[in-house]
Amino acid sequence: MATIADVAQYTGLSSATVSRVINNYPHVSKDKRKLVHDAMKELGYFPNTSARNLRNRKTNLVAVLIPRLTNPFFTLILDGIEKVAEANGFQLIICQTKSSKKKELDFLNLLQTKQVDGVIFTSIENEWEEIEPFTAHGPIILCNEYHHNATVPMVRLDQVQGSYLGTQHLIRKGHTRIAYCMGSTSGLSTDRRRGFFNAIEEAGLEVKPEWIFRDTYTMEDGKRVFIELLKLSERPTAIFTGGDEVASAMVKEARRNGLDVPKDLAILGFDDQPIASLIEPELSTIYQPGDEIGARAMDIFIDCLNGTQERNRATVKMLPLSLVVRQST
Amino acid sequence: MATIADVAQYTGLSSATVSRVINNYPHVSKDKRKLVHDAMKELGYFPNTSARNLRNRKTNLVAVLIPRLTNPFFTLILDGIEKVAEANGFQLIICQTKSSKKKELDFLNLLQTKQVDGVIFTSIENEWEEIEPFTAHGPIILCNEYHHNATVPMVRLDQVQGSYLGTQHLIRKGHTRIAYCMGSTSGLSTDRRRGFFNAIEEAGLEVKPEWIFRDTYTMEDGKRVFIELLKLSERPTAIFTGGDEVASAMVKEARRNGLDVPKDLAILGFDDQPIASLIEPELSTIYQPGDEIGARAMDIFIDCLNGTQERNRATVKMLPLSLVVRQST
DNA sequence: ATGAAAGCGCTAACAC
DNA sequence: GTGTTAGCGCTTTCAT
Repeated sequence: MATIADVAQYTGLSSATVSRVINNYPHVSKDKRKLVHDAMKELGYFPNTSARNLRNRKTNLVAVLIPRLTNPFFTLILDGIEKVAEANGFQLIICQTKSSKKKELDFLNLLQTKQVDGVIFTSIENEWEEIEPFTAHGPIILCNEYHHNATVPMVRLDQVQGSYLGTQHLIRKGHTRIAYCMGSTSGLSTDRRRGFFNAIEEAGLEVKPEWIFRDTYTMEDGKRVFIELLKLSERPTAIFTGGDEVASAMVKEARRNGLDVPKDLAILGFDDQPIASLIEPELSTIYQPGDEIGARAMDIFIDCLNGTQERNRATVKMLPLSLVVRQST
Repeated sequence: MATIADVAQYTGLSSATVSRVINNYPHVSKDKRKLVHDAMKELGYFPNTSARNLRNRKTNLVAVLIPRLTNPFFTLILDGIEKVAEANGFQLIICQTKSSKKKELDFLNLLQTKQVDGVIFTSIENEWEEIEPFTAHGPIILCNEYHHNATVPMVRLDQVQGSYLGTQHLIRKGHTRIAYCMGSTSGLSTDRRRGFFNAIEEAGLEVKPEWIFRDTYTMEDGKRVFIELLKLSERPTAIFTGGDEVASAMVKEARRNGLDVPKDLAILGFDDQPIASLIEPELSTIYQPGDEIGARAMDIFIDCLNGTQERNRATVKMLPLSLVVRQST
């Protein structure tokens, strides 16, 4: 491997001048610049990234925490992040947490060891108190999921509004027994729950404890919940699923069991993934602009790095959610 | 930021000893080891990755080239790669090529500048001649897509067999006018094409040029192809789509146009993505074990790095494909 | 078992 | 406009 010293020697110049050429600094004469470029090509020289990173105290690497790569909503966010990263010379390191608290914390090690310049969370498993200490080592941005007591920039969607809208829609359709699927204990989950109950209470309805399902993320979960639902003596006529994957599997399972969707059971998704408009009946759902929040999160990350934005202060950029009515409700 | 020198000074030991403790070397007395550990905790010390990378000439980073993050089949491969990477202390850098030749080549820069230890391709845009020179800088593994003249390890699926199986199935269902969707010019595409025509010729059938569609990757493409198909005077009764996304969109569009699938048009997918068993009618398709080839590719990558396997010789690990018959054919 | 010191490849402050 | 040189933080001979 040719080094900067080799190029310097080859050209009879100093390594400083070579470095200046590499980094496009001014104050280098045209001819020497060309001389260096030719030598680099001749010697097959490429700057060593590790050496530069060490010297510059910067890696241009961002760790992105994501629960599962196979969840289309999260890859959509990732895609949004990537777009902005790409345009600004950053590379992304994939960190699949598999919804594990421990893995999530382990990945923060990348920040402490300066392997990355910062971290973007798209989901959160640990309480904020666990994560907060790591903010000392670099910017941490929360994108999509959040904690209300977090002390860093957040880009998120108005979950209260989104779930309120969806639930209100079910109520207007005449449903009085509505089931609810909930996820974790993050701010996102509690807000969604609040929106749901806001609509429920506003309508003077009641939700039985057995109509509330937990840990619902995958298609498997959707199937499972439907089966449990079937067993209920006083069966809900509508369900708020919290995700298109769960909803799709549930629609499938309902039809397999001879139920008519939405007549016998109205099913509301969340996300508006491509699948929502592909299945039959098409899924009514809440549209979440995943790529948009991803892109905005990366924007803010960059601002934090170059000091345009404070990185240890809670700021919230909130985007609206919207209801998409199709056929499953 | 505390450095190794700080820890050395704090403990009254040399930086060499501290380094030995960090790297779990033998020949360090129990008490000094503890002394160092305590000091590291006390000072909030973390080893600097850039410095280590520079010194060790290794990054434990792998660049994974993928056309689009939002394509579920490719994220499945990514998931397989990640599983093995994780278990072996490697991190992945996402490289979305967006099917651009230029971007693909640009990402190989990561290899030249030693930002990553090697590269795994899951798709290929450029001819092998363009890529070959980069093999000098580190291991390159082809996973999924391939070139027949490539000179590196490949993990791939038996595309000839897969498309043969699928086409044969359509023929056995009585179809004589079968349309075909093709992708790029890679070995994968040519092999798939060969399998298709093997079955076609074996049955003594003919395929009109206008039944062959190009650049079919997305749901948009599926819709587009269906519309073109409709215009055909002598319309095919079955279509080999080459992808579940294309197939799903086509099924949707066909039904929207009042066609019965499979009676009026049989549609065969490829991949067996989750969506295949969610839509109606359920998609007949070719199952591709994406996570499996991803994992095997990463295995081989690791073997190449530690010299267990030659990295500049064409070797092929080929896994079989299988037909999944559901309702769309 | 421990330490001294060289050096991985690069950048930037300083000198001229 | 160009060169000298001192590190960035770590690992690894080579001593002892």
